[in-house]
Amino acid sequence: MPYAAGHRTEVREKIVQSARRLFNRHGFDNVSITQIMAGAGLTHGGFYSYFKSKSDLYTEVLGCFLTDPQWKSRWKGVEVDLSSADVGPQVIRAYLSRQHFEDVENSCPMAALPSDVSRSTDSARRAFETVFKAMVGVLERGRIENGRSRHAIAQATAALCVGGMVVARAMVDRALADELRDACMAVALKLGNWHNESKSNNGKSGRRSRLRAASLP
Amino acid sequence: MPYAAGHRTEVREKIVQSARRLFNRHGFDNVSITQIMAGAGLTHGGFYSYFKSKSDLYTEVLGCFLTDPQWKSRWKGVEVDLSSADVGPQVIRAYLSRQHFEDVENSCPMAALPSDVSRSTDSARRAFETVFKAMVGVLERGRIENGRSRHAIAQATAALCVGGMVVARAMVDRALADELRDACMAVALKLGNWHNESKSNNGKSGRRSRLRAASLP
DNA sequence: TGTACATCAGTGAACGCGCGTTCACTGATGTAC
DNA sequence: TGTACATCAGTGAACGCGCGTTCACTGATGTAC
Repeated sequence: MPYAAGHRTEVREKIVQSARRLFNRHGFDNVSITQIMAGAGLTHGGFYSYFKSKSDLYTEVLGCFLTDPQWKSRWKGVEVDLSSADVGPQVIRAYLSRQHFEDVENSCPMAALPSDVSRSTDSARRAFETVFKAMVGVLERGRIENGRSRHAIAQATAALCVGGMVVARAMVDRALADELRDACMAVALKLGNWHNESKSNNGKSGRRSRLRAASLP
Repeated sequence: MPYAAGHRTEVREKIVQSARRLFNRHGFDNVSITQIMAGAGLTHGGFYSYFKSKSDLYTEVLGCFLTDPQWKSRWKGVEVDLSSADVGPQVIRAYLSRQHFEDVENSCPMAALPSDVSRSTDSARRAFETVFKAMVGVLERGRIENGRSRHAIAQATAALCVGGMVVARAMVDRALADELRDACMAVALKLGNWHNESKSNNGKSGRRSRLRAASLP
């Protein structure tokens, strides 16, 4: 057996990570297999001994956002403790943070690739759906007070986070994008009915708190 | 002067409309100039006498969602009266309606092409931004009660509508997509603090009202 | 009304290019002796 | 420790294809007489 036992797995993972970064940045169609393999330090020829097709790799990349054990420090300076009681607000702040906004390479695929996925294969869309369900699940934790609307509110909160980031990333005006992230963050935090909002202050905290004292229906 | 005066303008408009439908359905990169021209009943060669480049056409397509005088019946069975006092709830219901969900061809570009635009040229992103601002403007109308947070709430509501539709379209599970639209609609309507919610009942109205009686923070 | 004509809207062959995918091969590797 | 070897990870030429763009041309059009 030439080559060590874990060699194949390691190289495969390198390819997936290279693809993840490139897809997030340029979308599915604008990334070539040559680029993906170059990002992993290889040439294009070997690709098909690791994956059945480019589209297969795409599905795997969408899923790996969840399996990666990077939640604690996914975006530099923004930490999320999944076991904490206030995961909800932590996730909202992390998701709509300036760090996530800027770090497109390591972005959540829902924020970076939504319209690509909606035109893609069923398996890619299934992977997207799984990521969304996971996010809703996290936003529901430790919150029972709202009864049957709890789930609906968690879903809407997730959609608000994703939508806010997607729209912000599509804008030219950076200040407007910041304003939008702040507005979404404030509303999302209010929606969840969480109380200790002042705990962690990542990103630009000044503007964000504009809504705190204002009346929300 | 061979060919009637308005000929050129008419043909140009046909190309733009063909492109709009095709871009909405397949994205920017998956649509060829040959396809666009075929959709307008022409062959590819004539394209460059109408537009400087494919990318130029893209920018124009993004903008035409606003200039089209189709607001009243943009999606079949869903009407929006821009001069009405309750434009806000009307727009929310129309945007998150099943009709808009299904009619990808005539979709709002923000719902159909957000990740494509975020990787595109500045002028395309500027056009996207204009559409977003217009939507926020409509959602702000006739609402002064919330003071300085009024604008922020309108922005978040728009992001919620866009995000809900984008995420719903990326899912495989149709029932889950419906559930998400309903959840977003209910929350968006509550956010705006509008009262006469029962006015128009487009789409599946049964589920939507689940949140009505529930407590929202 | 009929014909000759200038205009220019629309055509389609051609360009260079990069794509996804295949495959015969090369050469780096760990093992056996 | 040193060498011969079988394995198979990785290479790169080649394939057919469709792309965006250009351009010399064709032929439909409204006008002038």
